[in-house]
Amino acid sequence: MAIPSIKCQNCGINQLCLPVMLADAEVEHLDGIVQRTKPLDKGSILYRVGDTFNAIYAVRSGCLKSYTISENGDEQIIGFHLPGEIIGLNAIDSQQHPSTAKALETSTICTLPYEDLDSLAADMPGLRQQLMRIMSREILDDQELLFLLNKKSADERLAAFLINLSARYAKRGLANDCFKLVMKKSDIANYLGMAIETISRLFSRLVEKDYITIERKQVNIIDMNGLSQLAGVSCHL
Amino acid sequence: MAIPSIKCQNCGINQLCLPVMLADAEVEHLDGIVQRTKPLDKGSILYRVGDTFNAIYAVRSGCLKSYTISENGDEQIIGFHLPGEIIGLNAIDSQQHPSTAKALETSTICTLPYEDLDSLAADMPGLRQQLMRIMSREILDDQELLFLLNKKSADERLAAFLINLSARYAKRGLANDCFKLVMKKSDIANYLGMAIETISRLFSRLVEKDYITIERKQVNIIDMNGLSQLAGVSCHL
DNA sequence: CGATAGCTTGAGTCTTATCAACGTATGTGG
DNA sequence: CCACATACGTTGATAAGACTCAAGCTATCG
Repeated sequence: MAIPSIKCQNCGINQLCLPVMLADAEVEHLDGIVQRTKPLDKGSILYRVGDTFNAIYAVRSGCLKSYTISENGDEQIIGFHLPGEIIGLNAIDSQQHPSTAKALETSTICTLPYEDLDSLAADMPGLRQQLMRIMSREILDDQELLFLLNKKSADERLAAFLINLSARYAKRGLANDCFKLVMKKSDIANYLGMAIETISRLFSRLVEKDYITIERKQVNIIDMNGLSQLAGVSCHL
Repeated sequence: MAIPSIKCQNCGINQLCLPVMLADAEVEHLDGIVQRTKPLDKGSILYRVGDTFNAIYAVRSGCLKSYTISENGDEQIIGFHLPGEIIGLNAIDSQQHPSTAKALETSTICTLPYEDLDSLAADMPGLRQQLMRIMSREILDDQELLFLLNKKSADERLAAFLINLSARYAKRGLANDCFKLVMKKSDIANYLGMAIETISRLFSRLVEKDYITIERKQVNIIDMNGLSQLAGVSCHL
């Protein structure tokens, strides 16, 4: 079920997505290959570990998490994906999805068939370069996360996580000091490699020290400087 | 100083590198843009954090490490690079190298000027696709490392590290059970997010339990199955 | 041969995980 | 609409794994 009114040309987040470096005519071409389907309900799955790779996906609205599942059954969350972000890139090499992507809330997705995208890339230097930049960025983000997990204490990790979310919301024109955690605390714990109990205690401590307030899942950052400092200033996660 | 006798066409590791999907004539074109300079001595630096991005690099022989440096000065090793691997991909987005690459032993490097590569990619679908696969693979590798650091104990991490090295040597036609650690133990510790002392103790334990022997930097894996099991079988690091 | 960097081993400590119990949402069926 | 079931989150007590500090040992290289 296509939704004709939405096009890359008038999409609010096209400057975070693939069209960044493209001329109007080029965006038109890109738009031509995009498949838009009805929104994904909370909890439903975009692709699963082992699925054949056909396309990469752009998040248009909502939020997804992606995670792998180890042989002993426990899951490792790899990332949370906000509007404008491209997912499925880790499947290009093996042509099979190595991770599962699940909607954390109702989300709309643009499907970009990979073969079509590759053909377009041949003739559109801007698209080719933006693709490369997005992949490069993802490599860098993963490496920064690596650093976070390897070298930072539990407090610092959580602070960095919140600062990172804050920055990403800001980039999307939303408040940077006041947002809703769409993921469960247990997801945060999993992502940051900690026990749920530890996350719970750390949130309590952040509240106690007046860095943030938290009501249900609504987070307010009161002391952005303090929190950034705790996170390690230059850590963009 | 160009070394004329080495060409992509006759390079022993071209099937691990960029030429994988290319026809002979295409490899010729690729070879045309490659810059080969004299070997990098042990300890010398290929690029530094902050350097302007001009090219990506293929390791032809030797071994390099790449690492970032945090504001408080401590370094975080991101990876060790063996022949056939492409490095510098994390700089494409920002056009500045976010990490430093240093030779751990005498190493030869092929420089691939990025603009030239991009132009070639326009006309060579195979090259374009191989580039994407290599980046995709790197994303995946980083994510697997993430999992390792987040969910595995110290023993498991070290075992996984050794199994990973072993597999990579095997892929290059070298023995998978008998190799020299080119990096210092402190580098391994840094990479895996542990203290040097811990790494030292873990090596002792692996030897004691007859998984490996180690003489200077020469490692022999005696019980590959046992070590793999300890590492978590399906963990390719 | 001596200086230095790298590595090993031991003792004590700290951070974070685990276990357990309890509190708080959320949602379903009567 | 309430009561219950279930999932999610909090808090406390205890334990384990890995870090730090300290001392000594072993390569390596000029």
